[in-house]
Amino acid sequence: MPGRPAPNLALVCCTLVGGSLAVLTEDGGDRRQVSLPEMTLRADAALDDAAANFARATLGRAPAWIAQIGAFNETTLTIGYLVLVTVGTDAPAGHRWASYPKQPTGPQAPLLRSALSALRERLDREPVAFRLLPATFTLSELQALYELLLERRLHKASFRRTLMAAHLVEPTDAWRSEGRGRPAQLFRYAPRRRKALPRAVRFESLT
Amino acid sequence: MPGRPAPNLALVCCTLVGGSLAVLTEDGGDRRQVSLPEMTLRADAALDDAAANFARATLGRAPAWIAQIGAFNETTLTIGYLVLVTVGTDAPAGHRWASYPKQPTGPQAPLLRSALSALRERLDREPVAFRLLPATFTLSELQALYELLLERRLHKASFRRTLMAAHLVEPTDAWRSEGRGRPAQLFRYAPRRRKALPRAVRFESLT
DNA sequence: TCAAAAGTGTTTGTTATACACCCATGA
DNA sequence: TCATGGGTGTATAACAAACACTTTTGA
Repeated sequence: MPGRPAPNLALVCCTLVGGSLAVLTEDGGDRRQVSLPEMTLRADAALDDAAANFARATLGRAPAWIAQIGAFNETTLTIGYLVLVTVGTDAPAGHRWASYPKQPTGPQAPLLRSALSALRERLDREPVAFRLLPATFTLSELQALYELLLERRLHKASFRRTLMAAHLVEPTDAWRSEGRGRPAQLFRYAPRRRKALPRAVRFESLT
Repeated sequence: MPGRPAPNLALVCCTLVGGSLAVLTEDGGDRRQVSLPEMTLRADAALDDAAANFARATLGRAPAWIAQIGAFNETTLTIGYLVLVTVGTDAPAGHRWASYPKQPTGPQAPLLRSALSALRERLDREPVAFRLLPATFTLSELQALYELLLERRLHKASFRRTLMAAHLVEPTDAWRSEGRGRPAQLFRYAPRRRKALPRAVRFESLT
């Protein structure tokens, strides 16, 4: 007699392609719909280890970041993980980078919605932006990424001042010339411990 | 031959007892360790529905709030839910309110840690404080709850001004006299839709 | 030498904090 | 009438936004 269906593990692997958010999709099937990499969870497996191993096996290299986003109802119980991949990484064989769907459809739609909101909510708590970017990057690239994830324009001078005050990045001695215009200095992610000063209470986002 | 062990569903039910955070614990066993209500998840069950039903059955009434906090490794795969219970609700038969452990021990320790951090992280995104309080409350009670959850003192005048500017509460015509001192006006949670004004980018919490 | 993008100093407006004070009640 | 906790107005400080500007490159 058939046993209980085993829980699944699904990966929402995100990166940037051409200035837009992309998600790793398995080849084959309906090209208009995202098909996330999934695996069956072994009964005795440690969740986070299994997810990290599956992500490494799928991508062919260790991901830049991985975090659980929750449990979902699919045809079987599915634990979803958000995986961040450094920009410029090629899609592994049998996969491709699909543009992240604005309004996902299909059984994996809740997973895709949760992953994107988790990405946005963690933006000011975890260094997700710095995991998506390569080791060195320009401040304009960083700002463009924040604007993409926050879905709103940011003011250049304010963005830089706030960033510098947070002591999160340090300049390298390299510059990059990007076509016309003045070359941009490259920075690296180098957070400095500092006393976590108390934030004001925010009621704004409350409904 | 034995089948795969079924996934579990665990509830972290929180309320306030005597000005401190408390968690619902099953009677029996080690009184120095929290024992969360757990149930076996049916193969075809919808997660959120199953959790809501289990919470209602356990508490004897519908909870004020419920939200998934993630999947965990226990002896079996366990999906954890954070459940908020209005202050003053008695513990159901076979259970008691235990003071929320500062440093949880035992197999459910990761669940307890995640539930508390979820509660704190959602404080400025979801109306968790208003779910813990009864329908009407004084602003001092609300501020004390925020201070408890944020673990720091807040300035009275600032707290009220920010709260009023957010149009989250409205005064009732009832007042409560609490021993000596001027009676406090009672308020109710009555959020008014307003244009979500863009928050500044925050790098502070980033490591 | 012009367009384009990087980078910076100054001003302005908003908002949280701090302080001081008044109000209403029980003892 | 005094101590206690509720409630509020005003000043100060911190900071994000906006504006204006300089710098440096490719075409």
